[in-house]
Amino acid sequence: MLDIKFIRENPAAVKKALATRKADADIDGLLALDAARRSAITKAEELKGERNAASKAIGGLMKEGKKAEAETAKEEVRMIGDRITSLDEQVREFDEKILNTLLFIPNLPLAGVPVGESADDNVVVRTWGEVKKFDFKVKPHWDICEALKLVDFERGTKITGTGFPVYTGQGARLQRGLIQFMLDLHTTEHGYTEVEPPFVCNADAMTGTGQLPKFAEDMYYISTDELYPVPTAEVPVTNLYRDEIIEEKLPLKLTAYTPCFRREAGAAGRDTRGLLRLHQFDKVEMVNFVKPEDSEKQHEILVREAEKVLQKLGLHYRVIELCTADIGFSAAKCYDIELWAPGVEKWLEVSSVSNFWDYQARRARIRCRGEDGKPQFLHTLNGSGVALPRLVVALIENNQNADGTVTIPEALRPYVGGLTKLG
RNA sequence: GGAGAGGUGGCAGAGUGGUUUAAUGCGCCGGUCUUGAAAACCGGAGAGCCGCAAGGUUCCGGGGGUUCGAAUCCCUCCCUCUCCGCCA
Repeated sequence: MLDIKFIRENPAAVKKALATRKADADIDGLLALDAARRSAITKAEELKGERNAASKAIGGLMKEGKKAEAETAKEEVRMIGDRITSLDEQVREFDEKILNTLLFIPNLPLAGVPVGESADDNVVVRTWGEVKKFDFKVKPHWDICEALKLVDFERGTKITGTGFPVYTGQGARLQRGLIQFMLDLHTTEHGYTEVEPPFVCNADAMTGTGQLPKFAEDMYYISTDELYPVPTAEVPVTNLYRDEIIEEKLPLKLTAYTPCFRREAGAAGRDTRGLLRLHQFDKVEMVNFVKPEDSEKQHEILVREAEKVLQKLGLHYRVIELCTADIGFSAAKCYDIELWAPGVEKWLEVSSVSNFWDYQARRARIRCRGEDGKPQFLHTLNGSGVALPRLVVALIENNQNADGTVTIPEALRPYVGGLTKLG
């Protein structure tokens, strides 16, 4: 959520920044509501002051036994009370309208984020490793998964539907090993504290990080209990500190594994084959709570922490900086990390590393203390570290051998019981 | 799921209609004293909103109601604890 005070003081800059990310918002209407709200508050508070004084006086009259005078005063104060009720109601309505507008306005891109019209204008920041050469015809991962019985796509549709793969045998072992490998890396080398959060969240949590209200159709929803299966660990982990002033030392770095549930509304029919786009997938996420002045520096560190996973696995990747048109709703700046998958011949996004500035913190009311000891909204960052299915795709496709087996990277072997090859 | 108890400041814990502008204790910060520390003593200290400011206003789990006035009375929802039942 943007700061209404900032919008009030910089309306032109806000409009301009929103335009670069193709967002339309009625800023003038919002500011009119804001002015009306403040005017109503001022009047209401003035009257409340009068009422408080008068009520105190009535108390005095009652004690002195001046009943008649007290009754007269009561009648007068009752009328003040009616006006207050009416003004409070107005304030409540203005508050609601303003909040409902603000909740639908995306974050502003940071200065320096490339201005663009579409994903085509994203910028490659750096590349690590190189495209692997094969002296045989490479297969797409779905063929390998089927041949080695790593995933049972057919039976998955029987018990749930498409997009809910069933990992079997070495495939299941690989999932489990990768999760543990990544959590261990972040906790032992990057200073993270591991968290295992609930896999369903309430609407307040979903609103705090920005999934609701705008993206409700992308979420699964359990109506009987009013809970949402998490689309990312970002939601439960960030909301751990909702409505708090964090007194502990920052940055506070948390990592969590969760399955992620996404309806992928609007993406129906795209990437239906294999493991490229799923309704349920596993992911290890990193969440940072940082002091406002540190967020840009920490953002750079966070990307490197995600990259480390891929480096250890020896996978060729590139880091992309998203342009203003492609950046996520709540983000002020975002890097994507993409792995090269030779079987499907595509760059696959396995991590999205975002700086949310104070946007989520304001929505979720997460604060820290400034130099002066005063509470202030902190900054939140998060990044996938990393998402499993596409990592598995790249790993399998890159490490496939002519004989149909798949070599397991050295670093991962301890996590899959010493297995050196799939198949 | 059933029965009961309870939700007050960082924590503990008073307060059942009007100097509560929320007592008191612990913890915390500053000071005096001390070679230094502890103890003792003195002082300070919550959050939001409106306002250039002075200042005002709201907040005792959430929401609603009664009243001139609500932490306090009423309704409702949520949560926690204890016991019972069921269960991985």
